[in-house]
Amino acid sequence: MTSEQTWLQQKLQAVDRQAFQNDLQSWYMENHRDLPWRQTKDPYRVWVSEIMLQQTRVDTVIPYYENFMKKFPTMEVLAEAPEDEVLKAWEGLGYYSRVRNLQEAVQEVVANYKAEVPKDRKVFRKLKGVGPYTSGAVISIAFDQEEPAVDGNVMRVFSRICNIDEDIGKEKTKQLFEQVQAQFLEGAKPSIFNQAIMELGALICTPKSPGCLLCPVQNHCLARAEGKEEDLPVKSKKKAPSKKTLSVAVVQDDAGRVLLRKRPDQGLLAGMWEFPHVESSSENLMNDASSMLLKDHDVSAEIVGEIQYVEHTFTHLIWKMHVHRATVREAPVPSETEVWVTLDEAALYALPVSQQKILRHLKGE
DNA sequence: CACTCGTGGTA
DNA sequence: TTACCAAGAGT
Repeated sequence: MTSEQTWLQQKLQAVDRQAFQNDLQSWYMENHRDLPWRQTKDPYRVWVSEIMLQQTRVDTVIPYYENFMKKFPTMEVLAEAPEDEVLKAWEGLGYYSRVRNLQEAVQEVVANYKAEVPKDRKVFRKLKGVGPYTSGAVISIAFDQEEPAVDGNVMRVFSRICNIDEDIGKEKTKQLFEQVQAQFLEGAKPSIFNQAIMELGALICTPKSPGCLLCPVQNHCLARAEGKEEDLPVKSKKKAPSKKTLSVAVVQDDAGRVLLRKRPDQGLLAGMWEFPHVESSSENLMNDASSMLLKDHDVSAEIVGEIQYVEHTFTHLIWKMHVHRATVREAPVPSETEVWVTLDEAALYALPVSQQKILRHLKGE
C-alpha cells in the first residue's frame, strides 16, 4: 500500500460512512427539489440535463431543458434535427460545443447502439462530450449503478467532510475524490446518494457561508469539528481575462437587410452566427473593418461611423466591440456561411449574447 | 497540466 | 465594479 493510499485510509476511517449514508439519503428523500429531470429515469433525459447543468445554474437550465425536450423528445428526433435548429435551442446557454457534441453522440447511439444509451460506463464514456463526471452521473442516476460522479459539489462536500485540503483545480485531485466517493458509495442507493451529495452542496454545503446548522451530516464533518468549513475546499485562483478590441461591421443593403456570417465549427462560439468583425487596434477601426469586408465577404462598403460601443466578457476573454454602420448598394450572393437578412429575420439565427446586444441596439434605433 | 470554452447571478 | 461562481469536457 502506498503512502498516499494510507493517508486516504486514515481520512476515511475518521468518518462513519454507514451513518453518513443514512443521514444524507434520509435528508434527500425529505428535502430534495422537484426538478423537471427528476420526474424521469429516461437515460436520454438525464443525459441532456447533465450536459446542460455543466457549469450552469439550475434556475438557468430549467426553461432550456423544458424547451429542448419538447423540441427533441427522443434521441431519434435529435439525431435527425438540423444543426442550426439544435444550436438555436441552446442560444444563450453558453459553452455551445456541449450541444454539438451531444448531437454527435446521440447520432452515434442511434446508429450503433440501437438508440439505447449504453449501460456500461466505459462504453458511454467514449461518446463525445461525455467525460468522467457525466458518465458516472448518468449511469448512476438513470441505471442506479454504483459509480462515482465527481463534480464541484462532490469535491466541496467531501473536502469538508474528510478535511482534505488538496487543490480541487488539479486533475489529480478529482481522481482522489473519485476514490473517496467510491468508498462512501458502498452499500448506498447509488442514484439517491449521488444526487443527494450534489443537492447538499447546492442547498446547504455552499461555497460561501455554508448552512452547517441545518446540515443533516454536520456530526460527520471533520472540517466543521475544527471550524475550518469556510477554509475548504482549497482552490487556486484563475488568471484575469485578456482583452481584444474588435471592429464590427453592420453592413446594410438598399433593402435594409444586414449581413450575418456563421462562425467556424471549432473554437469560440463554434457554429453560431454573428455580425462580421475583425480584431483591430483602436486607431485603425474603420480601415480594418473595411478591408475585412472586402477580403472575407467580397463586399465593398462605405463605413459610415461608429454607432455603438459594447463590452462583452467571456470566462477568459473580454471583447471591446466598436460597432460601425456600413452600406452597400447591392448585396452579394449569399453562401453557406453568409446570409442577408432583415433585423427580424436575424432573430431566427442562433446568436451569442454579444451579438444579441448589437441586434437589440439596431432594433431600438 | 494549463488553457479554452459562455452566461447570468451574487457579494 | 471586480471577482467569483454553477451538476465539466476537449485539447
